[in-house]
Amino acid sequence: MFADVLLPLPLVGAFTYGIPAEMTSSLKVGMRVLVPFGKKKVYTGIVTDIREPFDKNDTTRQPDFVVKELLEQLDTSPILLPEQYRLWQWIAAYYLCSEGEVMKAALPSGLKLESESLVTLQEEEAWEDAELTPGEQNIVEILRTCKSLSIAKIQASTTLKSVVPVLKHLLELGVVMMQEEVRRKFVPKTEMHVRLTSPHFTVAAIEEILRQLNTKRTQNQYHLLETYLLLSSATAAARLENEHLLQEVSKKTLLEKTEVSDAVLKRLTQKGILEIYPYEIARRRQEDAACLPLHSLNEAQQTAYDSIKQVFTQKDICLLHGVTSSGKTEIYIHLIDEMMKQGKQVLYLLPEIALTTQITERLTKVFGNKLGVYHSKFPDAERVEMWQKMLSDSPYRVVLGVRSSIFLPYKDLGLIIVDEEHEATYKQQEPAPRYKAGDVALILASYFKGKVLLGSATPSIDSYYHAMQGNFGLVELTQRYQNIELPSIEVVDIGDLQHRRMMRGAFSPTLLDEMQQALERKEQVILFQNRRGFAPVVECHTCGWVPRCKQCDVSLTYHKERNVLVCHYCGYTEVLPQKCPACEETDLRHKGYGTEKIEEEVQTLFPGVATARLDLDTTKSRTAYERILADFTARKTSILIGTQMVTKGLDFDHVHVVGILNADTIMNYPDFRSYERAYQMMVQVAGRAGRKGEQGKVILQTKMPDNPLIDQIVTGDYKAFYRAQVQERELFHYPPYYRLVYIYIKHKDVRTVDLAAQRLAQLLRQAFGERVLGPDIPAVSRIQTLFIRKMILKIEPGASRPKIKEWLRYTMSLLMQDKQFTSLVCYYDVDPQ
DNA sequence: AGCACGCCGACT
DNA sequence: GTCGGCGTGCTC
Repeated sequence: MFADVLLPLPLVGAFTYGIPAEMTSSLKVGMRVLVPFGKKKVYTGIVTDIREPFDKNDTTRQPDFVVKELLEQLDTSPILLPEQYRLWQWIAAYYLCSEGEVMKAALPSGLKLESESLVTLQEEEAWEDAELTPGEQNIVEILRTCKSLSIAKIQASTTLKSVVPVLKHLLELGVVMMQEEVRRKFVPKTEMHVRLTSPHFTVAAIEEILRQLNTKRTQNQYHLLETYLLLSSATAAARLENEHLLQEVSKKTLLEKTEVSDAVLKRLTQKGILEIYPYEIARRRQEDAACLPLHSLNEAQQTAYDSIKQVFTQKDICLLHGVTSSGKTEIYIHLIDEMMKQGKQVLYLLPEIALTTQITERLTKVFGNKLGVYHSKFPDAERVEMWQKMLSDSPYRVVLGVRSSIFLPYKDLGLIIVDEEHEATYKQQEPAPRYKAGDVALILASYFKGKVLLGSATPSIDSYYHAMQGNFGLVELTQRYQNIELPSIEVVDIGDLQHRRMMRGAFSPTLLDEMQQALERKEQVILFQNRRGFAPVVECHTCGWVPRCKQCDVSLTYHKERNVLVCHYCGYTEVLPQKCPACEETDLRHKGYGTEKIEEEVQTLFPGVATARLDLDTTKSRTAYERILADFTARKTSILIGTQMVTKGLDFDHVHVVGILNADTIMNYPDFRSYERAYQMMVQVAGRAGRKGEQGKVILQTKMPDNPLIDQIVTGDYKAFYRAQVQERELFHYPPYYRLVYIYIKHKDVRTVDLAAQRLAQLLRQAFGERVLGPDIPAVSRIQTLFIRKMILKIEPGASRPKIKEWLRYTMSLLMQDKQFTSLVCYYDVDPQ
């Protein structure tokens, strides 16, 4: 028999290996195996099929390669369930990547063993007369201190440029030996536990032992055994002949309870009554705390809850549109509880940054040890344990997790909640698979005939569109929890103020005034500055005009090297005009203000006031993020300056003023989704202002006060915003009407990429005609030494996906036939964010 | 992805 | 004349 093995590599298809005799009966599909690959590598693969070699009667179908044998079977039961593998296949097909890449993303690295070359010194006698160069001597010295070292470690401890050729020579001389070794990264944490040498001791036998121990000399032993029996309920188990009644007893607790030295326990083990054994424990201990009862829902929440359940009788997917602070989480908790009563599992997805201790604690209180939390910042060993727990007989019933938790081995998923459904972080950008967790969730749920609930205060245009089309059910929750008023939003025209020279840096007098007042009242302030406006935008300093693409209606991006304006969608290019076409002034400037600069200005404007910055730079670690928030909550800091991070579902009690420093940088992001993102961000950040019994204040600074989007934000009119957006999307053929695939090509030579891009665009147009846009230079036009070009494929509704995939593959192969393009790298981004 | 093989320029 | 650069192709 032969096994098809999937490897965590960006290669299409599985590899076939022979199954050694000792594995034939035990090896199953879904188990991990160790396989030799290439000349020296050893990888962890997953068995996807066990089958007859090839058609014996058909000589044309014999393998044209030498089949190697599996090295080792790593599991005794499958770690990949059929539904999970089916999902991998779907992702690979839909997002145009290899199944191996999906495997790489799905499995925690502790489950993916990889070999490493270890260098060991040979016996000295074998090479004493070899003449060594100083560099070689150096390596020998290093190896004398440690028996064996990886190549990487040797490289790190020398000053040599490349250690590999030196090692190669040493190998030839017989000085060193090299071998491939597989590290077992994951070592389960254990604790010493105590048990009877045989669980089948009869009650009578136990009583007999106790009687013998009941002497003055052995009273400590008697006491210890008695305590053990009590803790483990061993006598009860023996009486009922039921091993499952046995409770685990740790050595530590037993000795603590008994208050005797471990010599006593040792004596009992020597007598062959008790034994000590290592017991695997989960690193993250779940509180066994009694689960608290659910909070009852208020009227609005109850209505929403009932509506969702009503929707689920007819539809599998429901969108919950609930304003900020409307208490969506409690509704989720009630739905989860309901599902659990039906014996089904629930996955609760949250975007990375929103998965805070606040929400974890709330859910732990209700679901106790039935809840598992899966976060990418957890140590890998914990993620491996989580995986194994999900495979066990008692898997977590509720998983609270980030994007990648869709890959866990669920057995019966009844409901997936995608909270903050509109969040861009649900989409994986780099590396492949570039999947969108929300969309994958819909597929995953369908395998279990489960339901999906999408929740957001600012739903994505795509989801709302599906709700409008009737594909999803829609439930709206318009009332804020505890009737907290929505903040009042004041729009400040900073273009006009700049004209009149009334701005102080990035601050309008209105904002400064509100900040001053808030600080005097000992309240806190949040300042929002989206630093993501990385791509330089050109703007007329006089009238605020920003160049936009006539075709795509996105702002054009300035490329310094060529002094041109480029549309990142269709590739439209124009020379930077000398004067503003709107007002004829010549003061065209590049715009860019980061959080760092804002903080600096705040410190000069408000000397002595404690500030904190919350952005990607200041929150490299999970603890840093939580510390900054904790300090702000404890009011150690008064002004919090941040990027979109401050918009994520956090409620502070003392924030009265929120300042949006420049709405335009958000709105002018060169992307068809810029207005959607701007609306979401600003509505979310505005929601941070205000508290019980008091209306918050938001100062929104912009140069486009008349832009309809501003009005939609001020009035919170989601429907108006939605109507305007879909109209535009339909007109310009963007999602949700058309689906997009970005095609990227990379090469180290600029001329070659440009030529290849031209050629590819031409070939694509032969197949797809007007659906192809580009080629175009992406915002990040170069990664390390590789130049990148981008093309867009717009796919109309109803087009056959497999057919398009086929065509793409064919077109690529056609291009690759040209010798000069052989080292061209191509990758796809399906449904880009 | 990694790794080996193989073909052309800067050194002994 | 050799060492070493990285371009090309393969991995069951």
